[in-house]
Amino acid sequence: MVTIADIAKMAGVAKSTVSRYLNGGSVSDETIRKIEKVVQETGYSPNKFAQSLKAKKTNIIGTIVPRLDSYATSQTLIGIDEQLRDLEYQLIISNTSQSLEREIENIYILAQQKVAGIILLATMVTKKHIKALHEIKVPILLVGQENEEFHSVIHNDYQAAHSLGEYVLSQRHTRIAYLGVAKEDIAVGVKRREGFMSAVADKVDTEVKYFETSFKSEDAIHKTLEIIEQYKPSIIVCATDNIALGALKAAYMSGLQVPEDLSITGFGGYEVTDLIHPSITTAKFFYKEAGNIAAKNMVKMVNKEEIDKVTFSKYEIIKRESVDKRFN
Amino acid sequence: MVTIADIAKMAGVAKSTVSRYLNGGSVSDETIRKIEKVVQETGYSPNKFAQSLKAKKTNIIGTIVPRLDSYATSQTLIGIDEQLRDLEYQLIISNTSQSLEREIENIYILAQQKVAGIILLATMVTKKHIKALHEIKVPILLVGQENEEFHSVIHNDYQAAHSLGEYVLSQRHTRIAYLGVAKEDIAVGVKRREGFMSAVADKVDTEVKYFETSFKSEDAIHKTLEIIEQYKPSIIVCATDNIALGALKAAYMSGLQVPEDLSITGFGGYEVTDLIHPSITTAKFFYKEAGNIAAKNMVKMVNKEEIDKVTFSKYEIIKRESVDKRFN
DNA sequence: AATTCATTCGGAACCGGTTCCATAAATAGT
DNA sequence: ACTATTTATGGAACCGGTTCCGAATGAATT
Repeated sequence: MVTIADIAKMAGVAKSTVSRYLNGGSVSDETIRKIEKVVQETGYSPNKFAQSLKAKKTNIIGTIVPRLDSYATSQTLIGIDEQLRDLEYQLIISNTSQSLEREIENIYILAQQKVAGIILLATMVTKKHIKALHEIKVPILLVGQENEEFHSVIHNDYQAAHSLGEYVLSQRHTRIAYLGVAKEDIAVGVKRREGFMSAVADKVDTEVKYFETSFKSEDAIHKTLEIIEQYKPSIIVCATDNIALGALKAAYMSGLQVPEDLSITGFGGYEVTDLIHPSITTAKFFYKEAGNIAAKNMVKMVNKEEIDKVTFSKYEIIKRESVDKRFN
Repeated sequence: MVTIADIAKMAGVAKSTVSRYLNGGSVSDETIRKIEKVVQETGYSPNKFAQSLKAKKTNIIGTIVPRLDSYATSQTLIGIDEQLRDLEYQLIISNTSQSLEREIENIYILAQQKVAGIILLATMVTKKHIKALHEIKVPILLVGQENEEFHSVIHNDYQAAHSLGEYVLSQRHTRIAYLGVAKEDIAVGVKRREGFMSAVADKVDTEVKYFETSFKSEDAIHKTLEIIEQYKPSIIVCATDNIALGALKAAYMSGLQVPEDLSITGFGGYEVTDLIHPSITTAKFFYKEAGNIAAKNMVKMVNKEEIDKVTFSKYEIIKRESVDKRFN
């Protein structure tokens, strides 16, 4: 590999002069020409390690994701990647396969690699997280979950769920099942539920019952079969599109027509919800845009600019075939 | 940040001794104790850049992917990640958003970052690729596409398609539409088609017609509508599950029942194909396992061990609801 | 002509590790 | 007891950059 010293020798100048040429110091036109020529010929490119060693930092942003095989994750990553590229930063992705332990571990690993900042697609923020994130002296940005100690970009789960609740009411559903997930996940488990409940609770002639499942469609199928059997709702509001997909499958398995016999809604706006039949009504989140924002904010933080503690990304209620209007 | 020199001073020994302690040279029990203590107290961890600068290499494997939002990509990445972690290598993912240009660009960027090896989830291998991959002196492994110049892990597209063809015949379909993609993609566009054709062509009383679309479900919907209108097949064999999803949607839009009026098959084994109704018959590829293999092979290459030029990953024909047996 | 100032450049130190080499001390061999 | 080996350690060089400092040159100012 050709080094700066080689270039210097070949051009008949000192290392420092070459470095100045590369980084824009004062160099005479003639020397510029000489060095330029040699650089061209050799295809020289500086050693990143030597640079980082001296500079004590990199232009790499680390992003920690709980899983790779999720629509939300992919879209967010695409958004981050897109934007970081524009800002001339490099993205490195670190997958934790849903292990909180590994999440902590990866925080330290990234810090050790001297990334300029860390974006964490969080599912929950534990005390260990807080400790780790404070210990390393690296800018942190949470995506998807809010925490008072850190900056974050979050989806407006509460508002979206509230809007969805209003829509469900407008379709005259009066026997509602809400199929959510555990409260450890504040955004999905708590905010969505609360937002939805804030819209539908205490309405006259309206009954809402809460059920709980996991993020797996498989579990959602079984739970939905139970719900249909025991509660016979006119609509099932699911906390994610994957759960909605499971609910839809369960409806078929029970011989129910969607939406005639049972309406179903989801959260997320996964592409597939529009591709299947019936297409699913859902609260769409703009994950890619959220990724864009996250990347921009992160770079601002790296450059020590001020940013809002919390930035909300947009959402939209997409009305499709899986919800019917009732006239009873 | 605490450096090896700090540790040395605090322990009252030389830098070289600390380095030897860390990397296993000969150090007396007493000095070990002294250094150990200081390392514990300070929480020292070596500077990666300084190490890499000296070693002129890293333990990072770069993986270039055409897109993040695909089942095949995610699963493969999960497989690679899983395995590399076990082998104590670090994975960095580089997304090209389906731009071939960026693919080339990223090859150079990764090389510049001195990754130990590059895994390329290829869609097509152009001359520019070959040039770039030869220029950088880094071990290369292709996944998903075969090329005589490089090592690769590929899905057995031809065989899988052949098996699927046999299955389709066994269900007595005699008017078959094959909906493929352009031949630039050797694996998906050519191998699958050839494999399928090898099973069904020249059968008496069997007609097969080839149609072409893109990887987008949206395009598949339109193409399928045409096919239904013009060709009226009893089955549409789609080159990917996404295309099959589009075909399914088009069937509904045309008022056809699947599988009663029209059967549909896909390729891939995406999770969602089992989750929807009707579930889709598909040639499932084991992407995660392929990722595992790729990671293992890559590490072997890095260590200059011999590996097979081409490794095939497994497949399985999964028979589900979307294909009906004909009795006419 | 003498002084000042800006421009250009080389030399050396530094970033934080690893490794080679020489030396000293400890152990073994006869 | 004396030489031959090991083992333990420190010093220095090196990896490939950046940056500080001071010297040389030449133009501008008086």
